[in-house]
Amino acid sequence: MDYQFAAIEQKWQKFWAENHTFKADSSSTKPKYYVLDMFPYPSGAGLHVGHPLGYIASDIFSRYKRLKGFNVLHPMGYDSFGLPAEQYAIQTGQHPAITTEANIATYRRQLDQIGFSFDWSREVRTSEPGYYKWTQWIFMQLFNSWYNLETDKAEDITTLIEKFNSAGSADVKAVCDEDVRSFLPSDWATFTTEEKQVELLKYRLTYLKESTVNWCPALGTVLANDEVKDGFSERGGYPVEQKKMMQWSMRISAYAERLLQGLNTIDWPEPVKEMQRNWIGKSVGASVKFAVDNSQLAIDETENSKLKTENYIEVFTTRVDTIFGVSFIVLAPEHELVQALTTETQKESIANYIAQTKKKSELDRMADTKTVSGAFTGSYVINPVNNELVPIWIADYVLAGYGTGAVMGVPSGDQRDWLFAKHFDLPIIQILDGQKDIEVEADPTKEGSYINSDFINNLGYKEATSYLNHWLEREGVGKAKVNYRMRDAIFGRQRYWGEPIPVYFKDGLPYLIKEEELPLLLPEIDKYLPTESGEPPLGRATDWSYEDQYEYELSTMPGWAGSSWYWYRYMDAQNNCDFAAKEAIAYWKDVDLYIGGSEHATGHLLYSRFWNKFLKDLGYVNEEEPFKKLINQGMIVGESAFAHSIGFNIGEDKSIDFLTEEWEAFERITEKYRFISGKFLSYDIVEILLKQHINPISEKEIEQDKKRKELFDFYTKSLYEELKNASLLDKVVVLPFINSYKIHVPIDYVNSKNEIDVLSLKQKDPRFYEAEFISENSVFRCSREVEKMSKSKFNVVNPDVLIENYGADTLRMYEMFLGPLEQSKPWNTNGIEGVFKFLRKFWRLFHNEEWNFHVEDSIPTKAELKALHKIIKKVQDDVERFSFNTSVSSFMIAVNELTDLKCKNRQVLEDLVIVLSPYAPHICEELWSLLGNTDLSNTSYPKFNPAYLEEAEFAYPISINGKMKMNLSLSLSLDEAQATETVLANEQVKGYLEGKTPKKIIFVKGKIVNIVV
RNA sequence: GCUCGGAUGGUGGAACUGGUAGACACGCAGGACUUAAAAUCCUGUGCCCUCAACAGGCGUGCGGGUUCGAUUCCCGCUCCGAGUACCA
Repeated sequence: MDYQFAAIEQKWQKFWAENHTFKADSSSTKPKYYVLDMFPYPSGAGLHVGHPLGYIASDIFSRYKRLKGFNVLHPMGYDSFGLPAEQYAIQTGQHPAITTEANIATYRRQLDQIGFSFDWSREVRTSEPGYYKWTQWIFMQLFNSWYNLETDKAEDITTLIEKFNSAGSADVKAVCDEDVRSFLPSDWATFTTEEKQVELLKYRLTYLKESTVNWCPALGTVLANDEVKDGFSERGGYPVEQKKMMQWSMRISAYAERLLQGLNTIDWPEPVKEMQRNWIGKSVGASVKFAVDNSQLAIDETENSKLKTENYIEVFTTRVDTIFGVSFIVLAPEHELVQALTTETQKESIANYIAQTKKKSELDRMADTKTVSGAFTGSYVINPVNNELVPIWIADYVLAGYGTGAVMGVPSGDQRDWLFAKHFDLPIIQILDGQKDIEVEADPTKEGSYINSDFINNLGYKEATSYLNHWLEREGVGKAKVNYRMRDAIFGRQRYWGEPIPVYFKDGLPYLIKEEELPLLLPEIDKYLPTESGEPPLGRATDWSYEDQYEYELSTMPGWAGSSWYWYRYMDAQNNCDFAAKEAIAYWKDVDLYIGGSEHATGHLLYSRFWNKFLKDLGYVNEEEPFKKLINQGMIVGESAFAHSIGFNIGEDKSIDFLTEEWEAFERITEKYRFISGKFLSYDIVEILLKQHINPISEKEIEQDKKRKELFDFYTKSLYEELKNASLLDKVVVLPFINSYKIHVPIDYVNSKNEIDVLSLKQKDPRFYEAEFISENSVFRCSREVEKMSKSKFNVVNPDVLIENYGADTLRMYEMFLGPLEQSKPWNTNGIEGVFKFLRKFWRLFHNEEWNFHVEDSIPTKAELKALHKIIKKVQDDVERFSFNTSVSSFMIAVNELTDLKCKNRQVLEDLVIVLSPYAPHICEELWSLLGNTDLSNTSYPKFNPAYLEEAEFAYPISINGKMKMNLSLSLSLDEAQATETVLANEQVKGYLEGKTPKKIIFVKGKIVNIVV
């Protein structure tokens, strides 16, 4: 029988499901291998051809590892909490759980028909109570933990309480809020329960913090940063304002250093690691306190309590060695001391400046990095190293959120400071003899020795830095300090479709519910909108309170909560007593291979590492890093198609006055022809119209311009007629440019030659019912552009159609054949025929002319064994380095070779089936069973024997001066002297040498002969 | 601006440690089979010169360098993509 892919694929998918072929065993003696895909959010649109790319790669890898004797865990699940389902619920009133369920069903159907070897018995869904119970449980562990800097790990909060009991706050070295209190053990004993809770909250790894959110009053909701564009909501365009709210935060900053160091131990793509490094943003430097000079300042006794107790400005610098070059201090306009530091005379200019910066949107502030702006407060600090007075300025180039929100200005060494100093005429002090041209720009060099720097004069960079750090610390005015850019992560969302936070409030303080009360179920509500008073949707739930009296936390967890630990749940997905059993975690340990998109580089992948480290600190898991190896699959982008329409511009002759009716006619015609709607031009015409040569030189260009002129005249004919009828012809000029407009055309109506099936399009797409399509010959062309696949761009390719036409095995191989896994590429089906033909050819190897199954039990020939072992080696090399596209080509070569050899040998073909089976599992299972075998998935990968590839001779390329001229077959047993002798004796070689004597002969055994003359 | 990728025929791509550039596939052209079409099979296919063959020249974004030999290594640039953004 011919290759009946549909029947074969259904048969084996059913077989795998019924026999639980891919169920992973958590107590095997085989070595484990954990292959994980980033689980999808089940969107309503279903899978498009881009989604399975990574899944196919990981599936090939899993199946290959299984053949290589590993116990493979390869699970799949759904990240099923999320915004789109909630948005849909708001629009339709449909409960998100119902749409989510339906979407998951579609995903599952689509995934199943591609033939993945997932162990579905371990499926997880983050929105299932049985799953989010454990997400809530982890939240509780975080709430009950603090970060001890002495042990450098998280500990149970009870160890902190013990320290408070025995020694007060003095001994505690913790990552905590800035406003923690200092107290003695005796004080702690007198604290009320509430006071104790308030204090402990400042240490907990998840805690309440006042944060600003994007509040949109019109939508009555909080928006994420990417839902806000230029101060307006992306949806609807309503104004968005900054609102302060108490929000749950995660003290991820406690793990900054470990998250940074851990990157050196994992095999991840360098760009992802680099992004995480930047995100963490470690800088090593010093913090320095500059005492405020009070003599200039009339301190208001009532207002400036902070300035009274801490009479200094603290700055962070990475170049403490330049401290003698400080000629000003700059505070962020939002700095808390700005008001107190402003002298009477400067009040107005400071107020103006702050008002001005507030007006500037975030975007302006980022884009506008060239203009220097700032204002002088009128007061001064004293530089601790030389007691000189230094003016205090404010400027918006200093960010309130980084470091201390204050910098020391060293114009000779920092270009931004230099620009600031030049602009406001502040001194530029040279501090290193190595600095050059500091009148032209700053020179940040560290070379040379210090000058103008008192006690560090003549020292070099390293000595000076270390000396100053010690000096500052001894004087009590500063110390060496490491600063991180990474901020604590906000953990609350004012949304419905997420995990409820297992917290209730008593007297305004948060308390955890009891562990045995988990899961805290998501309550039913009438509408998925905020309450009238602006509370999150959970505020609508009725009869929803803790012990019938305490209000629950109303925000839910963010999207990343459920995905920050899911790989552990797969290890033991059905467990009701633990998030996963200790034994399962001990066996599976960590993820050996993780495949997913690079868009999760700093979100999911950073939070997951954080939670993993935390769980390890508490002893629940064993590995410091969760994902040993990471691969980013490239995006498959779509090729959008566009139909073009055009328009013309008319210019008026300014010297002539129009009559009123002429004006009206002019405006009417202008409007009509500016964009000719409903008329589309084939792209080949548009192309000619758009290309005009300013200075046509070549004959070709002149010819093109002539053609363009003809077309232009033709299409402006009716325009001229209308102008003539309105007697406007002499008073206006038709500009020789055309306006080009384009509109997305669904790619289903476009063939590979970019021709649009106009008839079908006009019938099926309402946007084109009335449209007119103009082309020179009966073909209408569109233009193409590569864009992200999305419904709105009409460029989505659904795998269902391809599977129907070619089968899953072809789809799997074709997606791999497209190119390297990590590269992003546009989707087109141009080559899919070739892959399908290959599978048919492969099928035919096992069949005779009449399509009857036929193999022979003969002794394989040398050539057959060579072809086989070449592919055995190639595939194992390729798969181990994730180069899946190259093995597809090699399979084609192997099948071509064996076809040419008329190979019908059972032994050879059997091994070939095993080697191909990770790529095209259905056809291989079928042939495997036709060969009389069972259990292909648990057989072994054939052993490579290099002996079959050994050759006695090699056709050496002979090059002269590095240029390849000819091939010469030589025995591989020849040594250099023998080989060169034979080569030089060859008549053809002599011909190339033209009697010249070779200067030198390069001979590389098995590679090349190069003759230098 | 900074960081990280990338650039090879008409197209997707191959060449793994510096050793025959363009494997494999698509497309295209020609041919066989067929009343015809589809399907299938065969042949050719980087560009240029040449009627053609032989031979030759040019060719991996551009300009240089190292080397017997460079798509591969080094220096300088152009363009495209991604990330990031005044980080003190």
